Amino acid sequence: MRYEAEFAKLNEYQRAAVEDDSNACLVNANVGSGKTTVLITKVMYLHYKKQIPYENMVVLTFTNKAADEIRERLIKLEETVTEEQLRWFGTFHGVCLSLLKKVLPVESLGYTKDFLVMTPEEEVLMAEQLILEHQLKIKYKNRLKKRLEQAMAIVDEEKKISKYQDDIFLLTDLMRGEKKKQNKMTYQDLLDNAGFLLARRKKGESQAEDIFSPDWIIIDEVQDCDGRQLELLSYMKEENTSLFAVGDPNQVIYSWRGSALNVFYTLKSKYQARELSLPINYRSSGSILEAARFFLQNGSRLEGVKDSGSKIVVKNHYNPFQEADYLASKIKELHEQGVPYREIAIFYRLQGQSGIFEDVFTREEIPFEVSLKKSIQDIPVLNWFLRVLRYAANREDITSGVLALCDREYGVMAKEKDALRLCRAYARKDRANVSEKQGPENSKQQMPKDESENVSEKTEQSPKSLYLEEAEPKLLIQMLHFSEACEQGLKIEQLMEYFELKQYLAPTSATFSEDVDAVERLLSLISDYLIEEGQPLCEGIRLFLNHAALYGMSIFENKIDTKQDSVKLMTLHASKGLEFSHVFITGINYGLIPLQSKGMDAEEEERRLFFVGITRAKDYLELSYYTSPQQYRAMPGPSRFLSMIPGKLVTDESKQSGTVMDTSARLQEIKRQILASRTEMQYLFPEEETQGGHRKETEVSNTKEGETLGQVAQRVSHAKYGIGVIIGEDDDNVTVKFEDYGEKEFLKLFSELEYLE
DNA sequence: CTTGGCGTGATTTTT
DNA sequence: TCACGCCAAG
Repeated sequence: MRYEAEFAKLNEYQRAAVEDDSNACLVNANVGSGKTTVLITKVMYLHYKKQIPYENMVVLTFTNKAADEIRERLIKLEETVTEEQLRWFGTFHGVCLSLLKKVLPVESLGYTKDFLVMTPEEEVLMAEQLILEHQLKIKYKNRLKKRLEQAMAIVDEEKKISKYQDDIFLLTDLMRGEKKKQNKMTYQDLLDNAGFLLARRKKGESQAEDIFSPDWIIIDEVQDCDGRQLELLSYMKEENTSLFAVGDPNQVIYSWRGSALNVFYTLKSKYQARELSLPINYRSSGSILEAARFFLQNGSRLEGVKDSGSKIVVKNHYNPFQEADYLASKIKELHEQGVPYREIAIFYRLQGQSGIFEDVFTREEIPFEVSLKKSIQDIPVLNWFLRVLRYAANREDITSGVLALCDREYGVMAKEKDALRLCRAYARKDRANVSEKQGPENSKQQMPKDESENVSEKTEQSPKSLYLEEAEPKLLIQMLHFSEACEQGLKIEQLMEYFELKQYLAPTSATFSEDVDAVERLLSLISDYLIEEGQPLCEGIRLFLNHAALYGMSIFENKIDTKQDSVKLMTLHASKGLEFSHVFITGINYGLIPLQSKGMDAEEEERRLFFVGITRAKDYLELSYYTSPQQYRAMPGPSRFLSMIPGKLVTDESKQSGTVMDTSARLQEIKRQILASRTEMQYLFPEEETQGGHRKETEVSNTKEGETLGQVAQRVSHAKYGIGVIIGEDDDNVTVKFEDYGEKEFLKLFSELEYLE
């Protein structure tokens, strides 16, 4: 039997977790301890041994990647398992979406079953339109996203007082109404609304009981749960629902995004959960694990099974460019020794640090992939075309309608205000038609009173004139008539012609063929989706849009593919959950790793982040710091994190990598290369453009043999004050005595001091 | 409609 | 520190 075979592969700790039958169980799963395997075997245990149907299990993850992995592995183990049986397996958001679509009475909140999921960008755009329409006074519009997020979180009427004395809370109220009117939910709304309706059901205020009553709730990466998710959990879990949650408190690196601080403690006390742990790490070599132990927080156990392996290598590089150059040859060397590119990864603290590696690797012809957040939004045609589709599929979606019409490049109307009025008029007309059919009683009476309707009614001069279709843009008519056209049998293949897209894509523009190609690829993606789901066009597009909002569209978004044989470049954050045989962590300077942080909490998180980074390595780990970190707000020399690793685990190659003369000669060579390619110059030595390129030269010749950091008074250079010497230093400040200017105190965080060796 | 004096935040990012 | 937005003064 499948389950027995899987179970036999486990160690004693994993077995204990799988066969634990307590009502609530928390598994403290250390890095690389086979967390996902335990989770999947647990599901199989419940299914085969406890005869619990998959349909009665809710399995919650944070990322689609994790959810896919779980589903795929289950289906692979037993082919008869269907996606339908696994309907409650998914991300928190995905499961909430399914609940709202299939089980919960969204109508009671003022939504219909075909509601759509809004992307965060759409949310901001909707807010901007409301500001325009209602002439709201909102300060710091450039930070609107953040401000909205904060203001939306406040529900207490008394606390709704704007810090900047503007209309932000008027806006949040309008947003709430507008989202219902447009039949759209944000990511947050998915959780909130599902939670609200589950809570109401739990209190017995509503029916529809039997369809959703899970026997088990299983949570992956539980340490990343935020308050809302814990709340949702409490509404899902009934007396006889069991809870099994797996996570690692040492890998909390997203608390700045709101994950609840001590989820383990909270859950343990709330549900009297039994606590188990998985201490055995199968991934990393002995010395890597030994180093990692110094970054554990709460005395958790971490045991390895591999040999101690090679020592951790610490390197010092003069600057990022020199490092990129070194890494290129190091990677070539490894590759010649038979290490596949895909087993090599370079981690850094900030996104901006990847550029230099990209350039050098491109020139050295080393295949690589960078993990960057690229979305469909970065392709302007598709951004526009998706708005067209959104409005066509949902005429209430005025936000998308207006943006489709007023797009700078592909739109047909100039004034957002006019388009807004036009779309509103049609939405109102639609609603009037609906209530005529259903009788006025039935129309959305329960909706919270929103003033938007009244306001626009007043400003409306002659609404009747707006119904004259001939006077209106063709694109608008095409979008408005889309659902009728679908009913009359419009096919996806005809969409290009239906919308006369080639006309809007401006045949004269330079990007024309590229644009047409992108749209065609999107349409074929939708077409595949429609076939797979067996859905008709209009309904299918709605499903596709929701799917795309939650899953993204991988073919347009350059996500890292671990199967591709290429070197992976990513931030430490992005490295979570991955593993490589060779890992290089770069820029371990004070101010960068750990990043200059405010409080103790942030500092702890930086430590966990570094822990996550080093524990990605299976066999070989190399850590490096810069002498001249230049562009990043960082100090020269190694950070505290490096000295936390005991010397016996480390081969310190920082002093061995050539003599000072070698370095100097090397820099001359590098400099020649730089002068040969202007692009590099721009970000590596931006100041050289104005200063004639002599400064670097002086700096290099200033390097004296045998002089190490800290022993001799540190000389520094400042763009404004010239050359000086550090005369005082504490945790936050540096005092510098300049030759010409005198004494000046700087904040370490911000001073753009150039440290001379 | 420009100018300067303040205040504020700066990084990591899934859904 | 530096960039940027806000706002009041000109």
